[in-house]
Amino acid sequence: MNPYDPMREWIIYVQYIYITAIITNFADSFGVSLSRGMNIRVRFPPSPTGFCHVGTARMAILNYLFAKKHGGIIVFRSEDTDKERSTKEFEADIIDNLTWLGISWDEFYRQSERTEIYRAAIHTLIVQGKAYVSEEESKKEAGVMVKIIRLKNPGTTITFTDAIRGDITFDTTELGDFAIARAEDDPLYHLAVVVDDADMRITHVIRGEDHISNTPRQILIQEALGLPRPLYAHYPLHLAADRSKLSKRKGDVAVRSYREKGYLAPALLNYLATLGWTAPSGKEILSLDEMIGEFELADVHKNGAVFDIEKLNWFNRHYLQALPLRDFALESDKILQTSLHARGVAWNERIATSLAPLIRERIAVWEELRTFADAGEFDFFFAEPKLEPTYIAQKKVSTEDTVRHLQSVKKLLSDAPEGAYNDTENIKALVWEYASREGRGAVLWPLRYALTGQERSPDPFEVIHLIGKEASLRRIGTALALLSHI
RNA sequence: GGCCCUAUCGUCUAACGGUUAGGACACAUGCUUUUCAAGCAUGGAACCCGGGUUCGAUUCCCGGUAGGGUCACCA
Repeated sequence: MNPYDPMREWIIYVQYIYITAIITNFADSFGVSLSRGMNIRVRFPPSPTGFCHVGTARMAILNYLFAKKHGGIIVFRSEDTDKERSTKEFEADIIDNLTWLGISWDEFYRQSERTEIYRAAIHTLIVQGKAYVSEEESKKEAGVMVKIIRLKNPGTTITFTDAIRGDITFDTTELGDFAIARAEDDPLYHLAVVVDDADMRITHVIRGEDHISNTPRQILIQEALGLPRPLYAHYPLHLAADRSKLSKRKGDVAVRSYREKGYLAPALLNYLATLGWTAPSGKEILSLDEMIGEFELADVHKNGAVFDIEKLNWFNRHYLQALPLRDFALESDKILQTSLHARGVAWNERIATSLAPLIRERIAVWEELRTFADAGEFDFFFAEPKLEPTYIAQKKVSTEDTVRHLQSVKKLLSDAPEGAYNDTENIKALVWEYASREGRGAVLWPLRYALTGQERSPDPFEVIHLIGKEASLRRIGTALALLSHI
């Protein structure tokens, strides 16, 4: 008997492969059918007590990506049970700004319109002896007695699984009999959340880690009511530059203020999404569809990230560059016109529109264009610049040489036919040989300064191309006249 | 302070026991058609500390430290 039978080994190997394939297949189909039958439902539960915060936007984005990835339903739930602080204006701001970002939802509710559901739940708890009405002194007004409804806390140890962090365990005895309502028809946050999540058949609760310690309280209420437990996922909060909580004092927190400064919605969306999540592909610039395709809760980070405005600016520059030039020009014209008008500089539609490509490579955010324009940095395209005679010559170049260069360039330019001014490259060709021979800096600096009156500007050929032959020759002439007085 | 979470360049991160620790932003230098911007190239820059486990730890475990969260009649 041969102890080593190749045929037998081969059969064993084939059987092994076959069985592995069956198991893998089974697991796969099981997994797929599970997620199909799951019918995922998530929620956006902002409290309308302030303007749409970037944190609210992040919450919505993460929930949105997860839901869309799995073909789920999104519920917008306005958590306005705090009657004193909630307003319709804030609610409208949140809806408006999320929509602006490109986020949408399938169902909409307001907790203030659902008191009957909470009343029933609270009533049940009291009747079953799981909650009780407690008469105690008001914490808001000393000496005033109020009634408050508290949950009878069984004091169990609760462990829940977090999709981002794994198992988290709490001893709930220290929570005591916490308050769940001010009255049967006046629920407090935890009660309303638990009742709504169950009623709206929420399957996944994706929220900031500031809610981790709220979770055991909510599970306690769920258990008292006999409601199912959704799956939890707590993502990290983002921080200010000094790693403290991002607040109004540490920078802008309202989505609307980024919008007003001229950040583009896809840029803010992209930045906010990737601030707490990395796409498996490693891509940083992602469209909404690409993000949906790549999103997995497992890839959401565990540690808090600093909100970096520089990185946001980088994203925004990218999206600004990607804008169709026509759309860009429309907006830049608007900003330019407002600025010029405010300072009484004559408007020229043709110049403004051709200026758009030059502006586009100089700004990351619209706000920068406003700043530049208001500082008069683009005025020379529309009006004669004011020249400071001592700035005309390049450093270490004599006035005589500068005059000579400007006269030579002026002649080269005036000898050229109008047609040569149609293209920046042609204009460059007119003076390039001369400038190279005589020293580019010595020739081109005075030319550029004569045309712009600015120490910083686009190159002289671009400027000549825009303002045209006549204006260019006139400005060079002005500079020469000024130099003759030195 | 109790409880909970977290810990890689200045910042955002990759790594899933063995890598010259990778990328992006920012920064520095150089190049390109003077200036500025953009672009391109190059460069400096990190595993919080101490114990284990292991042939071997940035990676796993424990402790410390630090940061964050939360301890409402707000959400």
